[in-house]
Amino acid sequence: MIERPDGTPLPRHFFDRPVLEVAPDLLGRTLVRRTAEGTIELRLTEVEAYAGDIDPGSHAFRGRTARNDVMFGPPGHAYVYFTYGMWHCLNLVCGPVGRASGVLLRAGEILSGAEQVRKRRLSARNDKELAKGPARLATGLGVDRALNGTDVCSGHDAPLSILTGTPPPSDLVRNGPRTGVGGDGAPHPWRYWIDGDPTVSPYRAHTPRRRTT
DNA sequence: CACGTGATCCACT
DNA sequence: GTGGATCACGTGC
Repeated sequence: MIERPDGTPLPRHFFDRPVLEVAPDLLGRTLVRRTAEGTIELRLTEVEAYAGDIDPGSHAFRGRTARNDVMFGPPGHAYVYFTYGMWHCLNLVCGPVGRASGVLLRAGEILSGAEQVRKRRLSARNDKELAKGPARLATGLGVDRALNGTDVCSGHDAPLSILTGTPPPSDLVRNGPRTGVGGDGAPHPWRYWIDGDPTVSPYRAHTPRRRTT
């Protein structure tokens, strides 16, 4: 048998570690999305860690609700949420169970299946923008709440899975403040990216929305 | 390039 | 009723 060039599926124990270990370790890994139209492979270039019940920036900080329920479950599952009235974002739940931590997948490079992704990302001016930002990534891969709770460690035919890929040399891994996170969660430098990669999204500070009254 | 703002739903308070 | 782990587009330098 010929091993796939992108490697083998990451086992569940990969995700059953503290989120600050898992997040940087996801860089360079290959996210696989299988749809009726075919397979998309994406090399992760930017992620953010959310440390659950101890992290004011996390959806799980104020306790378990219907929306964040998946974060309180076992690691290696997808947490997909809907925000700003039109976008979805994709996270991977990390351990330990009950901590409700997760990694937001913020950006990546499309390795295969770009034709399928371009159809969903008509506003992208070039292929570097196809998954440059968390909502763009989810949109391009056709990820919505139907995939919330999906096991990403369940094998070759799953709608979502992660392969070992090729992690970058450690000196290219950078970290800094999380994008769009304000309040007490803002200071944490828990955004990780591959230095110099053109698919990494630009940093934006948190901007409180003006009232519409 | 930096900045400001409208779009458009839904979970939570 | 409020505001968000965002994006796209317009304006102005």
